[in-house]
Amino acid sequence: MLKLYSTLTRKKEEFIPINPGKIRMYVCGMTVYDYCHLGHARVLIVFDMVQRWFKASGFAVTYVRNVTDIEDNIIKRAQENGESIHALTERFIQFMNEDAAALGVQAPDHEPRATQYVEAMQAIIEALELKGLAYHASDGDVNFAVRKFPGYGKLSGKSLDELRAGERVAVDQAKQDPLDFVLWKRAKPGEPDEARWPSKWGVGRPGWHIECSAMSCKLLGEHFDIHGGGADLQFPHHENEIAQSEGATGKPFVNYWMHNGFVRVDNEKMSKSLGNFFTIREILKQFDAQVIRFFILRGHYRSPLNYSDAQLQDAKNSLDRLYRALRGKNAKIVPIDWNQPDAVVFKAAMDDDFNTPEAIAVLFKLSDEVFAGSDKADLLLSLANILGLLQRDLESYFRGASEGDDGLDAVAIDALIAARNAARKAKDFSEADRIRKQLSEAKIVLEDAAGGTIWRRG
RNA sequence: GGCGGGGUGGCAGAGUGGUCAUGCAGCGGCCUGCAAAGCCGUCCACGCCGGUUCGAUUCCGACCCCCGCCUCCA
Repeated sequence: MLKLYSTLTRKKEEFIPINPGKIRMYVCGMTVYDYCHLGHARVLIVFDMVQRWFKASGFAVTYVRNVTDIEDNIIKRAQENGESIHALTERFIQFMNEDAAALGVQAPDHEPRATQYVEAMQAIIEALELKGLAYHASDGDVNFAVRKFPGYGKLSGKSLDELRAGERVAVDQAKQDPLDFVLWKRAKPGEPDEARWPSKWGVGRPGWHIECSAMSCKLLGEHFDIHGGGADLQFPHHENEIAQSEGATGKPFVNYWMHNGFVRVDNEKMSKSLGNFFTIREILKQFDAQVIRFFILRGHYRSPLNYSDAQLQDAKNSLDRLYRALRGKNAKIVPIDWNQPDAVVFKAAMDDDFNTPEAIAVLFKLSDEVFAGSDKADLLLSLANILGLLQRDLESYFRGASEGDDGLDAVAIDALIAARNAARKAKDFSEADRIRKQLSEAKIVLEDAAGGTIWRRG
């Protein structure tokens, strides 16, 4: 029995799919005008892990992760760069996909872009208008009337009166209630043609929240199983999605809401606005993508995760052990016997709200046994594979992608190792140690294993 | 101010009413020409104060501290 924590009820619940054996899930993806940072990596990896586990558990999964390719910041950035919105978003979508692929994130079944669903958004807004939940304000925007939707606040646990919006935000006089949010934004002078669409409310563009209601509904239907995203999206974004979708259809929208915790830097949230972010690409210059994936999965998806160089190095040291266990084993990915005792523990951990730290502990137990000579290497690899770990071949993992950076390429290293082994054979240990020291200064670590000397970057 | 989530050994990080997380780092040893890797041992943690209990890190209450959301943000 798989249990997951629902943000809506604030407790772990047994997962019951709407259609037996099938799962439809939607995750709020990126707004594409900059490189992805480690916080984005976390959503990408966490929900990839979730969908992988559902698949491993025998479900047919339809996974949608959207791309927001029209939004205030995008328009602004394109204008600053003097390029088209399309050129900007295309570029960062490609970067995002490269980063995701490096991190072992499987491509979602659908990756809808907001600009391709403007008609569907308009249809929802019309339905809301018809039900009296939306109004065309005096300034030309179409807003959602938050007071008219009885369930508003049920996800975030906030009540409208508690929110006291006027306290922190300048009240927009055209809104009936300060918390009303925009569904359709009137076009403003100076905005490019790319950022406007005709509509019955005049030329304009969709608000951010309506994008996800439209894309999820179009691709997964009006009522689906799981909706995920970062914890910061809980309010107002997801609250507003519920209001829009349930308001328009009159049906329940999503059964389980899942939110992942933040990545922190110096105990503060990593975010674009604080400017304290590290991009995936930056980190990849120093660490293998598998290390990033391991770093994220070694903590529970809802817990905060503190980022630092030392943490990443610690994660690398730890992951190294798992990789080493596979050395010389020729392990293969095999179908898993879920009655096998280690697999039972692994499954119990994953079924308990995706407890990857416990699942990873099973991996370490298996690596102990593999070192001790058991034949569990295949199981180790196969279980790790479910988490998207141990994906690299040993050589590329240990030797790193940065060959040549320190002036030593594989050929030069092999030559030095050969020279050292010749010295060792001649019992000239001071020469052998000199060569090893030279390599170690270039951050190359040697291991004299039974089958010969192997090296790795330290 | 309102709402929500936390405080676990040197670090990271699970979990539990009473035997063990797990990993990294450190230290001692085995192994090794010496290392590395591996192995063995070691480092006996649960913010603070009360309460419930035969027994609490785990349950209850108070307190202190941290973080997030309430404004774009994964």
